Amino acid sequence: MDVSHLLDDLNPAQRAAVSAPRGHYLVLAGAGSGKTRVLVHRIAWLTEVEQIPAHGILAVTFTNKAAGEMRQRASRLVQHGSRGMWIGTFHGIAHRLLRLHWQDARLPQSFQVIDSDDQIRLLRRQIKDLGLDDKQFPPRQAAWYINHCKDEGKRPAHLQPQNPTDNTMRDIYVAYETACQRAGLVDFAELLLRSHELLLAQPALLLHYQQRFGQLLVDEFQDTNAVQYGFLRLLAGRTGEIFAVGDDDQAIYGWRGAKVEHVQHFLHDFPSAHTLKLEQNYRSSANILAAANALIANNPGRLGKQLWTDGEAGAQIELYAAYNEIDEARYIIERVQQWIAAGGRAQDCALLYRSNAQSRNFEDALIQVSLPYRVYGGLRFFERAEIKDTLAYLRLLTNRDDDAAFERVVNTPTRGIGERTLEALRLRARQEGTTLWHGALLELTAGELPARARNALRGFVELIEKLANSTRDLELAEQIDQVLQVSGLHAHYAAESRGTLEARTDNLDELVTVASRYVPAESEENLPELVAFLAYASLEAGEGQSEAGEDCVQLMSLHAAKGLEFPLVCLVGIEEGLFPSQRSLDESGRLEEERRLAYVGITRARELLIVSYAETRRLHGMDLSGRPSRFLAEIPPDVIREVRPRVNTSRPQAFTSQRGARAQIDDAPHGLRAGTRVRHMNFGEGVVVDVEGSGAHARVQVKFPEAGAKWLVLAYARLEVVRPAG
DNA sequence: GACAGTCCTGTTTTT
DNA sequence: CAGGACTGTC
Repeated sequence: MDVSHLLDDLNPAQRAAVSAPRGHYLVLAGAGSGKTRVLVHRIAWLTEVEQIPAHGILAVTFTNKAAGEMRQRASRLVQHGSRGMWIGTFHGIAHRLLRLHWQDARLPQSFQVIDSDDQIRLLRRQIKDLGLDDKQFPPRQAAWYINHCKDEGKRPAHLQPQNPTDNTMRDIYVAYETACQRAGLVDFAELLLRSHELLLAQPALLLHYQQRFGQLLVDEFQDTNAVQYGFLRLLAGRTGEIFAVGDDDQAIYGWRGAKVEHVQHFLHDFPSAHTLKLEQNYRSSANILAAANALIANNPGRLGKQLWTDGEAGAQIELYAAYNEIDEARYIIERVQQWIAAGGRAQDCALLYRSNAQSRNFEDALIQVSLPYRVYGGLRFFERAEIKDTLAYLRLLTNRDDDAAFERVVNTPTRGIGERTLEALRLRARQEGTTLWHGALLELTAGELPARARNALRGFVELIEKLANSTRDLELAEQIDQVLQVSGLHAHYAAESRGTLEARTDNLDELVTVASRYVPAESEENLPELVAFLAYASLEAGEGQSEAGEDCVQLMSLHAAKGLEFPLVCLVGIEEGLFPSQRSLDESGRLEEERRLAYVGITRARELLIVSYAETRRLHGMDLSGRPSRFLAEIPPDVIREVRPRVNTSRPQAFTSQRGARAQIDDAPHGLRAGTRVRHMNFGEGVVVDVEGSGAHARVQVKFPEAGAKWLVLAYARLEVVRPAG
């Protein structure tokens, strides 16, 4: 058999992984080492050489994008095509299972997937209904708590509240669960947990899938949470073989339940598993790689992997110490312009930041020089209010019990159903243990609503029924159009956006277009089209703006950049407190994750990496002076080049000082910085550990041997310098 | 029910 | 500072 097309252009390590004999494998694949390639080639190898039928293969990823890419590449590479394989995200696959076995999963056939926004709204409702103060129990926090529990595989019954707060949280969890179950709603974490429980509770079903999927392939294995790992393990059973690809150095989702430890668990749970490493990097210049390697070496407990390249050293990393965030943006954009002037393309430049809020200054600067750009990670198409309103109508058409949808549109556009009518409805529904829709029907037949409210409510109920009837046999796009017209939503948004730049009606039109082009995925071919479309909308919220193929500078968070690469990467805002973020400094273990995030950022760059920080940054309306990130000091000096020489200081000192440059632009008032020894009349002698703000707001944190660390406002504290720092 | 004024709070994000 | 949530008035 000729398998050369599967192995030809692979390096020895990649080849070894792709053509390994059947069994369990853990492939530790460094950044830029061709891991997706190996995964796809492995799929092809399994089908062509090991004669595994397509339907025996299950491949999971974390993002729709990755899944789409894998699907596409697999269908091209595999001779007999990829039809029959299950390739998708964990959530997508879980959804598929639940759709196929909705009865066994104790779900209504028309169950709907809700996104985090719906989840929070629903929770707000539950918290109110429990008579709790939503200041004390913010819906966001409750959502976080519940998702966290579900990620760990915990139902309320598994929890042992230690204190009143935990107890209340559990109550909220219970109430939320009941509400979801009644309304036929499933949130993202629930998809995973529910399908895991489904397999656990139905041995016959489990056996069926275990026998079917003899080969399980997992991408980004380091990002699996407990339920996902449990799911994999369960599905593998005694016979299934797992091919897991991951990189412990790129584990950046610990904060949402992912556990790198699963890599170790895997080796423990599958003792026959072999570990393979892909360490040759094809992406970055040697200098960039050296920086990444040196940085990540500071993390303890790594599985051990050293990326290397036989490529050229390349340009040194540029470091720019900006005066403030405006200067930073100005400089970075200037460099981007230079790159383009030298023949580069705008789309080859990426600006990466720790938090999305940082994009603004760069956007301003880009607008000023009229460079086209694109910001990733804002509100996505299916998350827009007008789109969600429309979808809520559609949801009600498929499932009247969908309380979240009901609440959303019962009075949108306004039709005279006010808060007190709604309150009566909710009360009725709660008393009867039923849904709002049902409550409304009861209220209409037997209620004591004032005539006006009653008529308004009847109007709504009739509207939904009428729409359900009139759209039954229409094409999806026509259904949506019909809903938009008859419900008055289109007119509502047309009236609202008159005179505004915001083109909400354009989005509504776009929704109709999207629907007209919608083709259900292979896995959803058997579903009613509308149900499939709604699931698609929730699971794949769509990219931000329209897919402009334009040549744009790319702006995104570091998290969003994972898996991507760019010739020029600008890593901005590299300041203590910002990156690593303040909150990561407070919790143990988080700093390592921040470092991995930095590692991810650095390894996105192919040719040139520019890093920058601002000595002063306006944040939340206050000027803060920041110190350069500790991560900078972890990069070997010889691969980095400071672009603007600092006033009278050499580099290592420049990293801990903000005095030189600051003196030029503002008051450089107190001369205090980290390391300065000061005396306080009450606390005695101490060492400055942090400086914040300027002028009248300036504060310093001083560590005193007796009193501990204190924040002192300079204007009041009358500190005396004992010995300057450095 | 619409609108204006006030309060408050600000990571990362996919699904 | 700025966007969102909430309150109070007409």
